[in-house]
Amino acid sequence: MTTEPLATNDTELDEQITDLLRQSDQRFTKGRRALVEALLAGGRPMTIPQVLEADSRLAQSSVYRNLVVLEAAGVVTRIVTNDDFARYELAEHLTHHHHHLICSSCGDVADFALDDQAEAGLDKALHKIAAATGFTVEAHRLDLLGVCSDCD
Amino acid sequence: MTTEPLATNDTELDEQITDLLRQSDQRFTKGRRALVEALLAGGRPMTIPQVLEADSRLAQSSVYRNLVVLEAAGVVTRIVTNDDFARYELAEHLTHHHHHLICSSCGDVADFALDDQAEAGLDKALHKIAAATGFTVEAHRLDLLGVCSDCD
DNA sequence: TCCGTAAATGAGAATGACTATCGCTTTAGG
DNA sequence: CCTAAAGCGATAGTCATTCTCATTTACGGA
Repeated sequence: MTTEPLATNDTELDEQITDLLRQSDQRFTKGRRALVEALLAGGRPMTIPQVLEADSRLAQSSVYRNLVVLEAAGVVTRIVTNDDFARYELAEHLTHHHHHLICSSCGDVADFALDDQAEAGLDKALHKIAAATGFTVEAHRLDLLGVCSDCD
Repeated sequence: MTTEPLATNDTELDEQITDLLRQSDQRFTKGRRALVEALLAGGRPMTIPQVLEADSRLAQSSVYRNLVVLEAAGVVTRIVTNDDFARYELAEHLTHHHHHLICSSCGDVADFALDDQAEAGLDKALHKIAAATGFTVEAHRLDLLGVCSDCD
């Protein structure tokens, strides 16, 4: 495991994550760095088995534990579909706002983004809802459910 | 957030469910009827423990098994949040299209609906996405994430 | 640079939501 | 009323995830 930044041109991301972790009194350790790299390289929400396969140096128990830490710090987001495994990806504020295409057959997840106009319209409608409920709204989540090309 | 059942009286609903089950070679038995009634009475997505508490005559193993059957028949929908329990509610086509307010603290779920215009705009945007992907889109799911008044 | 202390790690055990099993009970339908 | 198939429910099993704890690592002061 290396102590170097995540990627030569990603020092900024590295610093952001270090910062987020520090705010939770946590360190950006080698293991956590390797974990984040695996998620970055994956480019899509990944299950723990997928992470372990992507980087065999990682211990299962540490991955589980560190994903909890990273989620609490706001570095990663946990995605639950209908299959047996939770999936993780970098948090939106470290990447960009997007949504998910979820395959109801195999549980696999891919990302997609709405065009700005649709996103703005959605946001406006949701703010109206928010105002009418006792909920303190933090975020919205929009998923498309269907069958991926592999399963079709 | 209470959403009255659509223009379906109970007899009609009963027949619809009987029909859906028959299409899966299943019967609408007493236990399944009691289960559906509990979900109806709850008026919101319920966990298995909540169902069992609502009707103590129900056996845990039967509730688990019957929810699988009812979901396969399209009578109920399974909702997964971040807490430890799956939740179930009557399928949308037996009630009406709606979305969920999910409390990120306790995992509780309430229903809400978007106004027609916002829903239509969303639908239009999603169809554009669908056309551009290999996914066969079956449905969409929109959740608001936040903190409910109880947890605030 | 060298310590002392506290945090992090990782292998394995424990937890608990959910599923499978299987003998008993109920129901449909002749 | 019979009978065969479907449903039931108590309990055992499964497996993703969490917990435990002895060992290792790393920050910060001297």
